[in-house]
Amino acid sequence: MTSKVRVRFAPSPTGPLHIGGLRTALYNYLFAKKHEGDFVLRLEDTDQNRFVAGAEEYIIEALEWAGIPFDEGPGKENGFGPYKQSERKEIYNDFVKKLLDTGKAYYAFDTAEELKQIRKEYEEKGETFSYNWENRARLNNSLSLSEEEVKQKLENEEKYVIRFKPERDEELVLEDLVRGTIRVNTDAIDDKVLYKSDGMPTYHMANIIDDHLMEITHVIRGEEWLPSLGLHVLLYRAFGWQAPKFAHLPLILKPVGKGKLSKRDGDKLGFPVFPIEWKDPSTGEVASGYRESGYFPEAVINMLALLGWNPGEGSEKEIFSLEELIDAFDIDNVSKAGAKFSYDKTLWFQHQYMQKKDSFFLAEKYLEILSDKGIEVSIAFVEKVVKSIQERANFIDDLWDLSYFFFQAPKELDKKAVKKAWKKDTGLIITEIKLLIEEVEEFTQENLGKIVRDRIKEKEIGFGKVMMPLRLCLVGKMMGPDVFEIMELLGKKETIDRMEYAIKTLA
RNA sequence: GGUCCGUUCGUCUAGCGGUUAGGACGCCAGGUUUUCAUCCUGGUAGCAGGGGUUCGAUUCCCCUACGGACUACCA
Repeated sequence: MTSKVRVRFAPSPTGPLHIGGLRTALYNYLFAKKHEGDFVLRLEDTDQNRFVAGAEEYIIEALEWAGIPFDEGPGKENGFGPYKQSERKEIYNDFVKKLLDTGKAYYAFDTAEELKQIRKEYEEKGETFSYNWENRARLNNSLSLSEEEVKQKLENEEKYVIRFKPERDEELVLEDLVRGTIRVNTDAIDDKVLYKSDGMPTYHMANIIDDHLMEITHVIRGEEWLPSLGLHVLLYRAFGWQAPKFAHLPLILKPVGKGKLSKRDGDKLGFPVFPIEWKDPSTGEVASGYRESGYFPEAVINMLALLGWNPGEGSEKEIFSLEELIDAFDIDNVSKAGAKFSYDKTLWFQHQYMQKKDSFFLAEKYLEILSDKGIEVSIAFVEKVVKSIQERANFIDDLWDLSYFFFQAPKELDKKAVKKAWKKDTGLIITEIKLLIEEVEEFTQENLGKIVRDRIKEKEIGFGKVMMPLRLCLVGKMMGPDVFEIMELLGKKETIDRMEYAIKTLA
């Protein structure tokens, strides 16, 4: 009996989607999949003035990168299309007429300039103008004008908008899946424009009609829409339709300071706020994206999922695959308060996912980077290198910085390291160790370690006096994995060469 | 200003009348690594304030404070 769950993500293609939008999409996706429903993408492009080239493609690409593609939407028709509101213009006409006929909406001829002037006057008096039950009789509309006058104006093809006329002084009891019961008086709802003078519906209008026609069962959207919930419910009622269930998600706030995270915060604060890079078509400005910064989509999704939601039941699990998220997702566990975005935590998630990556997979990626640098090595060797340093990496791009010395001998020996590790007698000590190493048959980490350690103990030299210089010879500075592991991977000849080079240079 | 929403460590959060208020990130300390990083262990730190209700409030109600959203012929 219960109808199939259908949710929609309905962004306005006026620019790139930021991570707040991506999270809204994610929660919709999780909810849909959890209930074996459909995830619909609808583009709300009713404002022709705000068209931004490439924004539509960006949104689709971002969802795909994030691994949460829509089931239905532009290019994936399923009988409910078209999915771009600009292509649905005709559909809305009939519905507005219906509202007009039943007296639930009316024509208003006030120009934008006139209203702007009135607002200004009110503001000067310290008041706020609202086009509503209090004022509409005094304004220029089909409620204040005579039938004749209205007819005349329409015949003269005067510009007009169509406004909604909310019911008077009624206490609306609204239900929100995350916030519970919300009460608003209809008198607080103003006469919102439903139809603009350019013949396009406004968001409020198109949204309700499309959600109904597309059989959307749950509207999961950002908290910024909460104030219009009353209006929307009234609209459903005016049409005689059953309203879907609503869930208003908390906002994502700036990591520092006040207010919601904005598109400009990212590069100002040194981290991306967009899933994928965005190049502004008019200014040419480039805003960085998580994808280009080397983040794994799973990490970003995991981070976003936990920003405003938790698995509940006292669970302390933090790492979730998409499947696990679907399984655990429950709209009841979405938090009410806005959440400040944390870049540190995002990095931590990325690190966790980096550790989970298969070393062969990473080796393949790393091989490409090496190849670009003109370094030709076997995948087997690269995999060994990756295994030795993977745990310290956050990104694939970190691999080189952490392991370049496996592929090229140090060009110069770090001054500070030399000062710390290379004393007067070090040359002699290292020469002795070199001689010892040259005799090693099985050149393995284990063997080398045992032999060198035994010698150190035997001669009572002190570990620091051997280990640090050895590292300096092999790496060029004080970093990297275990010295003997490096030796094994480098092989006997390269190890000896590097030792001789250092001895010669620092003599 | 008006309407609506919110408020547990610095941050993300668990808690749904009785808990030593739990976890994670960050930070600090110790350990491992005789290197750097990772990692491990430990520590630091919180119920915004005031009234009720109750035998008992972080938890329920009210007020205040603070924060947020909205207040367009933008979504």
